[in-house]
Amino acid sequence: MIQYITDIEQAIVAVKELVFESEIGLDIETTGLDPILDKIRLVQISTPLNTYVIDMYHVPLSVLNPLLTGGPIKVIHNAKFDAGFLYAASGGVMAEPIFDTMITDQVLHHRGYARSLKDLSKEYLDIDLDKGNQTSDWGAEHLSESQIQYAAEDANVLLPLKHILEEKAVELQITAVVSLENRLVPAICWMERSGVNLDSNLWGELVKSAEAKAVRLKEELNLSVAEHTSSGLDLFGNAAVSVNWDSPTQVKKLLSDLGVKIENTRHSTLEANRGEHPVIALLLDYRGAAKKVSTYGTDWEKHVHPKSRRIHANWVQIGSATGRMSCKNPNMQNLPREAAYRNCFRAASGWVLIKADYEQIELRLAAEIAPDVRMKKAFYEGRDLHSVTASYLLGKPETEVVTDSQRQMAKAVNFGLIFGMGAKGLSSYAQNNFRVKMEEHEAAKIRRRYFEAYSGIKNWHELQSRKRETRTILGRHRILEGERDYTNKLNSPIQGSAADGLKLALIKLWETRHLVNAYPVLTVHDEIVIEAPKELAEKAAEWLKRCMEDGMGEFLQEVPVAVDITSKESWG
DNA sequence: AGTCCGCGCGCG
DNA sequence: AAAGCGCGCGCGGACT
Repeated sequence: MIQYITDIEQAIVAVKELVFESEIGLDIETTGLDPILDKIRLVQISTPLNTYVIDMYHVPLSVLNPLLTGGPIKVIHNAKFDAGFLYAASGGVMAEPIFDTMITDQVLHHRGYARSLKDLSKEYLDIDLDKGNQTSDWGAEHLSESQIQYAAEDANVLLPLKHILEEKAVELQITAVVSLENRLVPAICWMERSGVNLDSNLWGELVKSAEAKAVRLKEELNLSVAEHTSSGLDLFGNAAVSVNWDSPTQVKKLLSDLGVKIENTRHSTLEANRGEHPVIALLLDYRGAAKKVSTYGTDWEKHVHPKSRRIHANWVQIGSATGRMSCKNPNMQNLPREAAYRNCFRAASGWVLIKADYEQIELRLAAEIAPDVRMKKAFYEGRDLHSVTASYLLGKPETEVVTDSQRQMAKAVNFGLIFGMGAKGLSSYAQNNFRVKMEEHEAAKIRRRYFEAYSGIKNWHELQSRKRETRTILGRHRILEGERDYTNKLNSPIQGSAADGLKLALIKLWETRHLVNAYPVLTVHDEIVIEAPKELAEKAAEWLKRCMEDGMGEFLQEVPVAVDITSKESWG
């Protein structure tokens, strides 16, 4: 039975009954997608027998408080949206606990994308939801019969869906991951609502200098080409070159005309041919500046919210097939590492940003998961794994000091070989990422020595290659059946376990937030940044460190978790 | 005008 | 025997 509630007395009666339910379906309709600017029009709540459609233009949100925090489990599809709206509109009341049908389905099918409520209803319940009213005018004074009907139908499928998803989770032995992801939703709402402050003046300076640099380098490129071709200079003394330097197709063609035939124009290829023509070095410089201008240019600032004046990025809780999060509009996870860029992200005045990251977390996880006794030993003795690896590869005693370049070489080896890189790949990887020259036969030799030193890793590779499904330590799965998926079979459980640990850290922050007046503002795979009042900086740093150690610590038992932490007014 | 894809590159 | 992995975004170019 559908009950359309348009006054406060009816709402209070409904809430009094609903608090005794163990779980309720919950959905909202809003006038738009922005929780800061837009309004909640309807809150639909379903039980096995009834559906309440509450008109929030006539009922104050606080009436629902007894239902939101504590009380029944809120079953929601894409709960970040609904809980985020309720959180913003109520000034800090979080819907909790949550069972998110979208996130749960994603854990089950383990791909990096989410599915709609319509798709789930069709597949699991054989119900065709009519989404015709989804984008109708929810701000209208009088809602139509079909709008109310639509709103109710959406809420009605949630409880049946939950039960089916839960059964499947048990069958797949994946309930721990489902529980982790559902507990995480409030923390993500919290972080997204917090946002982060951008110093637009500093950013503007960076944009200006990148733009000037790009213009200058483009001129130099054109001049350089003019010198080396018959095109020469035009009547005005300008280079008569009409190549678009942002077009790989045109650049490749031009270089070919200049006698440099290359497969592609990516950085490593150009770098390898740097000596072939003076234009190549200029092009590499231009590419650097052009990237700054295009991806980190003036458009980027448009993400500052007009009302909060902060950046509220869109955090995608399961953003990859391994279980990592992703981030968009804007992507806070691929900002240049240069201090100049990261310093643009500043705490509010009187506050600080505290940045903490896990040290070599994937290697630590690999050591434990494989397991590899020698690698584990290096970690629990607190030694530097890259130096240890260098010693083994060079046949030196562990106590002897290795040079910096030897350590660089070993770093490339550790990162590459653990995840199944071949000799050819290792040699170019070392060159491109660590500026270490390594011939292919040399790489092959290093590879052999590496697996002699770390036989646990070698055995683990063989074990993984025979699997058709990988699991993180918590149990997050990914189906990888092909021979071609070899390297994914190595990477997924490691990358995924690191993601699980970081997610648990975020959960712990949320669930112990009463300890410190602070909140997370961003996270980058092995790093969490929080904002805290300056006078609480030390306390907040300890809190963050503890949550991160405890979170990852549930998965890393035999190898210590190391968290590096710094506190400044900016992120840099 | 809008849509889609490959390339290239920023980050972990 | 051989095989690094995971994202989002801006651009050019081809297509409708």
